[in-house]
Amino acid sequence: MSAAFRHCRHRELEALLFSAISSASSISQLNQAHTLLYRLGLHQSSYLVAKLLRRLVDLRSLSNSYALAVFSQVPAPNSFLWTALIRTSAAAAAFGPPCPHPLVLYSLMRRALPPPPPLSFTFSALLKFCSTSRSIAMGSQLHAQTIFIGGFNEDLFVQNTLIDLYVQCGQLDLARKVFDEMLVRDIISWTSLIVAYTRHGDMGSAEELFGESPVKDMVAWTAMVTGYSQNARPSEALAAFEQMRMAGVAIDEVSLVGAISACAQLGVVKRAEGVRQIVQDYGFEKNLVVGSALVDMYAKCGLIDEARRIFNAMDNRNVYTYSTMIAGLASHGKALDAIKVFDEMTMRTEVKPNRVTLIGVLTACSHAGMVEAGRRYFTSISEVYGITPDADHYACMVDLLGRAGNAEEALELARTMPVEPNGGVWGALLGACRIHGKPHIAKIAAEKLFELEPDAIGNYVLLSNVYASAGMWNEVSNVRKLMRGRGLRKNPASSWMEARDGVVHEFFAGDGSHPMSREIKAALEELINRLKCRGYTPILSSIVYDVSESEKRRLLNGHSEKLALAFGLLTVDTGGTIRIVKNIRICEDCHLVMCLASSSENREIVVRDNMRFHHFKDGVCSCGGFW
DNA sequence: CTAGGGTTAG
Repeated sequence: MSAAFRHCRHRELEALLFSAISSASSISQLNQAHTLLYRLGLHQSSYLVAKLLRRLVDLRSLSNSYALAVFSQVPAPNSFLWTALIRTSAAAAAFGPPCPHPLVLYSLMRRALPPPPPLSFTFSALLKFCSTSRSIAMGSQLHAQTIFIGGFNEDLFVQNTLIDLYVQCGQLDLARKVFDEMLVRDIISWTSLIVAYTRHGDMGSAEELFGESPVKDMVAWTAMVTGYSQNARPSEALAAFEQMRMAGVAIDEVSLVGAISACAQLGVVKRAEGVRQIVQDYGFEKNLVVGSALVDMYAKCGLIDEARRIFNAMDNRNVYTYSTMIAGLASHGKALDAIKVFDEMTMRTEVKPNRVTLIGVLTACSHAGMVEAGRRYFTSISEVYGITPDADHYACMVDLLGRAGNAEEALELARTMPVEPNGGVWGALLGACRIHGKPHIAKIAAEKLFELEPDAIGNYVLLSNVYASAGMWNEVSNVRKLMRGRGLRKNPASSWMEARDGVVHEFFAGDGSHPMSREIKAALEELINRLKCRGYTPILSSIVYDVSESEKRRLLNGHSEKLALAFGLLTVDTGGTIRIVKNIRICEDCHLVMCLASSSENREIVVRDNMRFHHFKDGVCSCGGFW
């Protein structure tokens, strides 16, 4: 009787401690639970100690010595506990060489325990270790072993982990082979492979698999939304998100993040507001990742003040949140605000800046022409924050110096920097030459770029623009020949904006296919005439073809952002801001027209080009000439 | 136990 009672009490205690361990949210709480375990004499229970170890992994507080100490107090660890120990060791591999090695533990386990066949999740843990440590050799050996273990070819855990192993090691064809040979597949098998394809940029294969997959759950749908978004196909991401909702699939924070990021890429406000509404309906705006994504979305939609409000309202902010806010402010030319946020982060919070944060700070300085501040922050990267500046940081410095008119020093930096310059460095230099017209330096930068990025069309265009601005038409035609010889064609420049009903209208240069094309052209012509009365002279050097002046004028007035502007003047409510997004950099003439139009038409105009934002108001642009 | 997340550059 009393034994039965004690047994019952024991089971209750065990359950109690189990939940105490599960709910421990910090390593110190876990320690308390462990002390309790010890006092109650339950520290010898494989069941509880295994749970303790698993929780250790969940909390990412991976101390192998602690794990071993806990483990060694159990006199007769069962296979579950052994597996938990192996998992702890395998998880530690994400942060450094695990000690003891999971495979060593595995062989110890095989020696310590009587020889029933290994558990599938023990084997999965080993495979997972190979996957996180990208050990393809070890992994394929284990794979070979699984073939000889009865039942493993039908075991979903083992097979799915094998797919993951090959995916992580970049062996997509091997992952596919495992998938194709599986006797039973579940949604995880399908989704693993779909995600692998999206991460390799192969949306075609992802779509195909997704179509064939018999079950599509929230995670699978999310994988597609995120896949489109990350492969720069934001419209399709939003379409998939819409379909997902139509299919009645539940939505969570993760699915929304893909849609939010798609809105950020499109940069259109009404679409963004729609997704924001969904976020609020579900009550997800306090989520750290959702909040950070929203900050980015509003910044990229031109509503930097709204981005700031969301940022301010967040309870938790991490390095992503801060980096996003800083980069957003930088792209709007609000360098002082960006620096304030950075200072607040470094001086008042525990959040440590990373390389991306500092790129944001440097671009803030660059877009505001703050050369000396930029130099100080550059020095602080290594001296204060302990980060070794990489090529991207140097690219920011080259940009900062070059943009501010010091192309010679920028070239010197590119030549003497201690890390190998990448395309960004030479591209920044070439960009500086575009602004300040230094054909001889442009030539140096472009030659490097043609080696590093032979297919990047923009570099050829930039170089020919520099030559054209300097009237060096021979060189212009040489560059064009080079482009043709390499089979490169300019991808069309376009601008887009949302109409009142939220429909996105896209305009191409000289394009007359828009249904309102005639009205747009007429409105534009009238606008240009009004501006001419106010002293506007077209900047013909913005046209990089060697054609007659009248042809240059015609081409200038066909620029897609001017068409979008005229469309905006026709359709956006009086007093409403005209918001235009552009896929390449705005040209000097269009920039001037926007400036003048903002005052003559009494309109705020916001243009996002591929570099940054321009807020035109009362005849001036927020970029202050730095673009 | 195994699948989906946010930041950067010319």
